[in-house]
Amino acid sequence: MKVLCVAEKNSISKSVSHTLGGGRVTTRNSSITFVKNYDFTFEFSNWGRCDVTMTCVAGHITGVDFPSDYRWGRCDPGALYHAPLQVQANGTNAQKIADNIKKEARNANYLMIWTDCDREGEYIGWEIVQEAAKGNRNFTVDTAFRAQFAHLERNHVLHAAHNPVRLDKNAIDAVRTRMEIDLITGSSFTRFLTGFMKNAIHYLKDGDIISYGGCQFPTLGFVVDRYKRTKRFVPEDFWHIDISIKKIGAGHSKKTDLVWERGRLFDKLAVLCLYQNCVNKDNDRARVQSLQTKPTSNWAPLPLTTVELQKDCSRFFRMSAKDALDAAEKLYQSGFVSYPRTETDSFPAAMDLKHFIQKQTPSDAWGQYANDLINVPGKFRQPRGGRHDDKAHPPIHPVAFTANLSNPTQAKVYEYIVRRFLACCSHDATGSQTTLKVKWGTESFFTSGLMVKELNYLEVYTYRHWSSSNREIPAVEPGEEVKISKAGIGSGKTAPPPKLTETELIALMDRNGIGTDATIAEHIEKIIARNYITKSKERGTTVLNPTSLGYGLVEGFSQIGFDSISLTKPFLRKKLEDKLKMICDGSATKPQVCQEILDMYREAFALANQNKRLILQCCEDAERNA
DNA sequence: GCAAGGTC
Repeated sequence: MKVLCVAEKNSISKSVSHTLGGGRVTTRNSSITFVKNYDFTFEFSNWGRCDVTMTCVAGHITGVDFPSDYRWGRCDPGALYHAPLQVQANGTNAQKIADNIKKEARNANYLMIWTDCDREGEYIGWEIVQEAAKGNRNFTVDTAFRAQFAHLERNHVLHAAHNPVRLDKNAIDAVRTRMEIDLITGSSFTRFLTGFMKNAIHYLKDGDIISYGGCQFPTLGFVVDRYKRTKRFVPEDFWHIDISIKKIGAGHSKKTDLVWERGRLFDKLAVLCLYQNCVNKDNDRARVQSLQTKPTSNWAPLPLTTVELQKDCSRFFRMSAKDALDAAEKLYQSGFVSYPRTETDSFPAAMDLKHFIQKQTPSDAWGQYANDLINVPGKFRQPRGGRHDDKAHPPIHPVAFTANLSNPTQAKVYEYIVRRFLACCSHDATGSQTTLKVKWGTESFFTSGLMVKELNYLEVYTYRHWSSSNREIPAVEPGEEVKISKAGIGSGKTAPPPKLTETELIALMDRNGIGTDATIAEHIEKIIARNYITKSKERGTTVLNPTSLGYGLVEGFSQIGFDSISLTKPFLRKKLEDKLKMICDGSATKPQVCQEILDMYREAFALANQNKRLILQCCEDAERNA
């Protein structure tokens, strides 16, 4: 018997082949350099010993598109809402990959899909079945087997090979629904906007595109939203009572500044009254309410996800999300780190983490730490686990050591991935927090100091700082009277919200379900390329601002006042995502969801058509006010 | 020429 296995990418195909083939694997090249065909034998519990060929795709093979009658310029953009759709290969490479599957399927008895175990993976599995069926009519979605695996640990992979299931048709439908909705809505609005705006706005050049996308617009919306809050901000005056105390009878002991428990008030008269009350009641004496020392800790980080990697590289190294992901991708292809696109923030219990720590011991910089982690009893700690699991990839971790990365960006990202990994296998930092609370008149004041005891993970995770405060807290007893050495009323103004950073934007997109780990960086780059936002350095930090075009579009779309949806807010994408989940669990169908979502868009499209003048006006106003 | 999602 012969089995054809197909994975989503070569790295999986290679790894699974070597696990199943027990080291006896022969490699054949295909017409695409990064797609190999691996031949070996394996004893399946269902089929006995079989000849196996394992190959791969490189993500999706096909995409949906409109037939030629509906290409740009050949029809009214509104006609796209009832256009037929066709499936076609994503270019010549995809066609070669498809042909390879067709050829390898010809004399196979069984087809086993080894794509990632997520929604897109189910759909890619369906695409693979379509290609295999062209070479072998026995293969259908109902006869294809599906290996279920979440990582590449040997026993887990063997279990997956022995216990295949079927492809999940609901998940396949859900992905197809997303594809069709994104294509129709994106293309209709993009053609519409580009069509009427390109001649009406003077700074647009021939070939400029005013695009709409279900992820692009909410991303732009976040940037505009923060910009508006910053612009509109009116500072407010506030006041607070400040006091300093001294232990009585301690000679030249230092004074200790305390913070008012109420923080600050926006009513000057009220603060004056409270202050006067205190002076009248207690004059220059206050009483210690409590002095407490509690153990505290600073938590080691969770295992690393893509979004965290991008946020941290942006924060620590001022790297763009795209540069960080590109560097991680290169490191992965070079075999230094694990797969860099993952949402999973806990390691599988069976994974041998010390094996990967061991690999880092040759390093001059962190080798000693890695060595201690393995050899000093009690140093290693099984990492805490987060609540995210994409069921497809483990957290990002180093798999091999290198000290020779000539590319500085890759070197930084590699070092970060290693330090983060060693840190999450370490104990939390510990310390103690002392808090002093004092009552003066009717008001309470406090201060606290930190004493760091053990750095633990912070020794290797040099990006985070946590140190003992040099504030001195006097040795006083509860109930003890202390002297007020200074008292007064301080004032200040509230500060505007800070400009949006890329780190914050990534976090907003992640929290609101805009894009995925692999695409968040692309959406940001896309709206920069479209001239909707700019990235600029202000006082040492990189911040994001809308252009007048981006601002005008968001303003125009929000002034149109769509009934049920806002195209510049994240809720519509969230709604689509919820509906896709319903398709997956069987509580909705593809036709229902397409109809419901596309009806909303059709309505929005009609309204936008009636309000071209308004959109242009908003863009002009934005330019004038810039 | 348009989207978003995979991956190289």
